Amino acid sequence: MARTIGADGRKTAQRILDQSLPLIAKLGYSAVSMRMIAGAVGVNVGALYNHFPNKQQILVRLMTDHMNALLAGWHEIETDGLSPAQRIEQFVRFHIAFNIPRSEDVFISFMELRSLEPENHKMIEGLRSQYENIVASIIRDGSDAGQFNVADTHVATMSVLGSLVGVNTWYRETGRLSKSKIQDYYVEMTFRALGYSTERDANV
Amino acid sequence: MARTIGADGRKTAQRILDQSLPLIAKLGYSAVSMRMIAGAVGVNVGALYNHFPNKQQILVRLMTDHMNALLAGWHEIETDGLSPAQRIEQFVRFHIAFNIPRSEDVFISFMELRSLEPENHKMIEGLRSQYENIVASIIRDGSDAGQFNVADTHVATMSVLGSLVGVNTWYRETGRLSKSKIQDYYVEMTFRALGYSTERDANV
DNA sequence: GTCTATATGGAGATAGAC
DNA sequence: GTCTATCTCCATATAGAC
Repeated sequence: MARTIGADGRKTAQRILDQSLPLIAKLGYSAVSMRMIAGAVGVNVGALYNHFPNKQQILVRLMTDHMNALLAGWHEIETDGLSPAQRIEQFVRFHIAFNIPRSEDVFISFMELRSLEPENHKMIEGLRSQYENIVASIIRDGSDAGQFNVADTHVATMSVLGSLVGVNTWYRETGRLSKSKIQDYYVEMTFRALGYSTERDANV
Repeated sequence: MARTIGADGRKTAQRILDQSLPLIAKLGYSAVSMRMIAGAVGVNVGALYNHFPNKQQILVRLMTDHMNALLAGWHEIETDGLSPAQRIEQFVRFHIAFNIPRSEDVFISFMELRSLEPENHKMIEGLRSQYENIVASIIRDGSDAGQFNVADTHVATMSVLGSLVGVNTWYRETGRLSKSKIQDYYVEMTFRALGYSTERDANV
């Protein structure tokens, strides 16, 4: 079956999103013009407006798609019957595995919040806080069960998430450490930060 | 002594920086125009160019001033003769105390790296890595001395810094927790993450 | 040092032919 | 659905009067 000349397997709307992502991650939303996006996609500016009503909606789609995929990714993981310590370990491994190959999405979802109009901002903030709540409730459960020992659930949640979010700022594919080693180290440091003590393993 | 009408105690260049800071923090460098800055300062656009050769140099000054103040602030602290654990405690307290009242500078210095032209980017990166090295060398000293127990110095450095940097994203002046309580919690979690064990205090 | 006025270019968005 | 052409506005930066 011959392909129509000039057609791409994916739909144009998705190609627009795919091309916008690295541009916005690199230059910032304000610095990227509709002309640049059109050029990267290989269409003229006017064509973009057949797929998105305006520039803002491209950004909104990038951010919602990312946040929804993040939440859906976590919910695919089976955590029934796991202890809080096992759940936080799953979470740390999931977060690192999911975000490392998506550094541009992660960057945009954090940096470009300020470029959103108020109602869009509110919507994305809602998705973000759902993600925070995953961690908060694991920590709360662990504290209630006496498995964790933290002075303040909220501070502990923010500290754990902050250290994880930072991974994306320094991880390099070609770096010294494999993804799974990094996961191991972060699991251990998270356990320690939460006051979860087990002598399972002495060489860490 | 009467003040000249329309004059401000500070020099105009500094007023330009002071007004640019919140604008860029809120809207982003690309989204802030020279007209907006001029409006906030209370002069006409052309006047800005008597103090800065172009827009980029305003950003460069904001970022270098902040990074230099950060490094200078740390070096004012007397750490001679302190153990690695005491030094990391000083660092955690310093970082939180210094950055909380400067959330806009912190935000810009991280977010607007990509808005810098290559040579400026390199210069700011140099200042940033000096700051990272402070933490890295404390952790290395602590590991060498057997006071800390970390699997990987670099990962530990990035995790500690990541969790600290995150404080600025959630701290609110009017929040539930005082600055000194937050410092206490982070000191404790950092000690734990670094494997520094002391039973000085059981109620944390 | 600040002003007014302007040069020059690029932005987002739309209309209408194909 | 994509194109060309264009509207309107605002960007950075400069020139020259005061």
